[in-house]
Amino acid sequence: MTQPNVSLTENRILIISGPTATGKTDLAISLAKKFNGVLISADSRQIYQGLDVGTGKDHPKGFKINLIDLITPDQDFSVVQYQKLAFQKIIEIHSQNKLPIIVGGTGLYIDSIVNPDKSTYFIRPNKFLRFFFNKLSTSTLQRIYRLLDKKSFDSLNNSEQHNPHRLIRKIEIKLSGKDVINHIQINKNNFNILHLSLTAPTSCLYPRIDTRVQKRLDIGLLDEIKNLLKKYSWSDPGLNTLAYKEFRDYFNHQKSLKDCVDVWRFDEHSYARRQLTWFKKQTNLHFIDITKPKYLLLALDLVKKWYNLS
RNA sequence: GCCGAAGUAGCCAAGAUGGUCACGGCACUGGUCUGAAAAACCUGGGAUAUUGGUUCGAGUCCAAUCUUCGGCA
Repeated sequence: MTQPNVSLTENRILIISGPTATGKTDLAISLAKKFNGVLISADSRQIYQGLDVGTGKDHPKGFKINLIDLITPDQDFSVVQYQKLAFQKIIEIHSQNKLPIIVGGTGLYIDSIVNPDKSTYFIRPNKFLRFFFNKLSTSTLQRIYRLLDKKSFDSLNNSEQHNPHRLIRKIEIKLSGKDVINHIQINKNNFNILHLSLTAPTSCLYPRIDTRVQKRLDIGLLDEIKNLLKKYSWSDPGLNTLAYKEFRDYFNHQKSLKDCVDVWRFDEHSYARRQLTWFKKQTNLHFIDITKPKYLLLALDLVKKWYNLS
C-alpha cells in the first residue's frame, strides 16, 4: 500500500460510523463544512450504480461524496478493493490540505481503514473454487476443511463452523498455499484517527427505520427495482441488498406487497442490531447517543478537542 | 336472542385414538466473522383463555364463564 506523504500533523482522518438511520451523513456534512472536510463513503451498497432509493442516496445536492456509484449491480466488490480506493482518496484529500471524513455503516470497510494490516487480505478470491463450493452443503465444506487443516477447523467457533462463506474462504486461503503468518505488515499509526460512532437503543432506531422504509416506498422504490430488473437479475450481487432482495417474491407473485415490506422492515431491524453488535466491540471510538439532547454539540466538541481548539 | 365453529408466546402455527408441562416459523435478545459484510452464520427466553369436573394422568374429554368468527333471527 502506498504510504501517505504528509506531515504528521496533517494526517488526520475523521470517521463517523453507526447503525442505519442514525443520521451519520447529516453529521458528517455539517462537520465537513466546519473543518474543511471531504466525505468518503464507507457503505458497501452505495457503491452500486442504480441502487439509489433503496440505499438512501438522497444526499444533499452539491455535496460530493466519494466512493459511491463505483460499479454496476452485476459486478463483485469487496473490502480489499474498498481499502485500496479509500486510501487513495485519503491521500489525495490530505494532499489538498483537507480533512477526509469517512462516513458509513459498513463496519468491515471502516475496520480496513482503522486496522489495515490484515494478514490474509493479499490472498485473492478464487472464483472457480467459489463457484463449485457454493453448491456444496455446509457439512461437506466442513469435511473438506477438516481434512485440509484439522487443527484450524477445530479451533473455529460454532458460528464459523456453520458459515459456508467463511468455510469457503478458509479453504481458499489454505489451498492458495501461501503462508499467512509471514505477510503481516506493520502499518499502523500512520494516521491520526478520530472515530465517532453514533448509537441509539433499538427502541429508538426501529421506529426511525420504519418511517424511512415507508418514505422510500413513497418516493418510488418499486419503480427503481422494476427498472433494475430490465437490466439485471436477482442473482446479481448488487440486488442481494436490503430493500431489494425482499421484493423478489413480490415481483414473482409469490408474496403480497405488504408481506414483503414487513420482511424488509425486520431485515433492517436485524441489520441495525448486527451493526450495534459490531461497533460495540470496536476499540478507540467515541460513542455518541443520538437520543441525548446535545449530541451534536458533543460531537463538535470532540472534534475541536482533537484539533486542540477547545 | 338462538344455532354452529374456534380459543396454544406479540403474530402465524403443529399436537392421531388423553401419557416425556408442548414441533416449527416470524418478531424480539445476545453473540460470531482477516478479500461476499446491507453478506453469511451461532445463541437465548417466553405459551396451552378462565374456573371447576372426570381420570393414576388433560392442550387433548365434560360443564360453566368470557372472548372471537360465521349463520339464523
